[in-house]
Amino acid sequence: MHELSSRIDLIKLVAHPARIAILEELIKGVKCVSDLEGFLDLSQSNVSQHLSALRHAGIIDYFVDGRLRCYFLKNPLIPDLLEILKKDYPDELPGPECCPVTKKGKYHGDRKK
Amino acid sequence: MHELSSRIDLIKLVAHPARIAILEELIKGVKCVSDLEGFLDLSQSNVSQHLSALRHAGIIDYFVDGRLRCYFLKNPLIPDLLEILKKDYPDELPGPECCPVTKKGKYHGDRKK
DNA sequence: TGCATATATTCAAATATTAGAATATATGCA
DNA sequence: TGCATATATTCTAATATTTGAATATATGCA
Repeated sequence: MHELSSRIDLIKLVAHPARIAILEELIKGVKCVSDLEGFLDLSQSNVSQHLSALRHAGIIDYFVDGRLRCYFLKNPLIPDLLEILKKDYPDELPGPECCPVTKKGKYHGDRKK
Repeated sequence: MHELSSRIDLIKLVAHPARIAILEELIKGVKCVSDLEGFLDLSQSNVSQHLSALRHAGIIDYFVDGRLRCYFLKNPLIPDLLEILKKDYPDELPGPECCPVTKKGKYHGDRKK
């Protein structure tokens, strides 16, 4: 599954604190690079590298305004991903009926071999 | 933000084709290791390593049934993540008003410095 | 034109991830 | 008890990621 593996790559690329922070800013609206440098606590070069990686993956894009590069969010999957990072979840899913607590029980899956 | 960074780590760990494939199976129900070996096309040792990583991250757990280890999904964030991997999205988000096409325009963000 | 600002790229070192091979452990059954 | 099955762990080599430092490029303005 072609599409799936490219989404996995996308998520892998994004799963980095600095990149998430960048995207959290961009989801609020357009930001230029030096603004992002301020929000994050990263070197100019490093911010630029992260932006470059995100851009090559088609996650963000920019327009030019004079000397500024104004970045904005492009990939529609990102807001959903950021949502998941913030959303409230219960501690754990309900276990299978057999016996999640004792960890002893009968396997009832579809055995293949 | 303590919680956020641990979720980023979680997503990073999961962003791997074999691990996604494992989780796609487990979301359907309990599976033992040799079943997973069959579904995926991976060596026993490698499947076990992925399971171990997922388990240490609290994403899955298992119960024992004789010689079988029966794994199941534990972390409630995972179904949402798998959903995002399959969901249909438009090509791109609507660009900022100024001029996504020409990539020329006025920056209207909140300049910080 | 030349300089300052804004941003990108290249390079290299440090570190992390991944996979296979070999080996270890645990369980049920003869 | 001993063997076969099911699974885990350890070690290692290959590869990928991340970062800082240095340098390059592009634009507006004096």
